[in-house]
Amino acid sequence: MTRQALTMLGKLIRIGRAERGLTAQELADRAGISRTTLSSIEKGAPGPEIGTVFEVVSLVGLRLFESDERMLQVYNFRLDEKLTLLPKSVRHAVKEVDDDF
Amino acid sequence: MTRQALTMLGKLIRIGRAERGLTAQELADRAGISRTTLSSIEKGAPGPEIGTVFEVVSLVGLRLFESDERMLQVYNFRLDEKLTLLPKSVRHAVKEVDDDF
DNA sequence: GCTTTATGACCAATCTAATGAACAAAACTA
DNA sequence: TAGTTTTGTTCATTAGATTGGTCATAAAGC
Repeated sequence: MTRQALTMLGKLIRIGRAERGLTAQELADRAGISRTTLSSIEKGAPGPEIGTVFEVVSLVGLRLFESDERMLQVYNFRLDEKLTLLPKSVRHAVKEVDDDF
Repeated sequence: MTRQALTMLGKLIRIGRAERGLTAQELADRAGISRTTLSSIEKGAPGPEIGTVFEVVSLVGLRLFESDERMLQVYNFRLDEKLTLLPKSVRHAVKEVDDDF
């Protein structure tokens, strides 16, 4: 499933790049990476750094979270609220949890 | 914006992990990575490999594309169709494109 | 309160990705 | 078709992440 998401993301990037009329070299330059790395990303390789992938995603206009920049800030804030309400560390009872599956 | 998406994803993972009652060590073990790396991921660092991040995302039950596994396959197929319709390479006219911004 | 456990941070050694160059093949244009 | 550009791929080197260990702090449970 991870693999599938990755290849899908790669295809989305490839399509987005084509729609914007960018060559691989051009997009790589704008993202500050090599064409080789961009090729890996579009291929859906698991290796590339998530930061560079997200940068490329942003450059081709993809929205991973289906929300725009402003929404990200707001949502981020709400996540912080949720985080403060949560216990700071996960603690196990004496008996092990058995939610393995 | 890339940075923001990364920190947000990290928080989502952290929350998801807490909701599932997993310690950092446990989640790291399941993902096959070290606790140090998981820490980086939850911190929203750009360095970690996208493959491992997606694996963690999947382990805590997050849905990046707001779709389940079956939807991924279908969507993937439709992306392939779109890809075949697209020109195989982006070609520039003699004159440079001037969509720089 | 005390004890135990989880987390955050840092480190050197190791492992792996990123790079840039080069080449071949494919694809677009004239 | 000929010629040019884009892309796919490989490879050695460079750069940077991952690891496993340890310590200190903090938080949860008793």
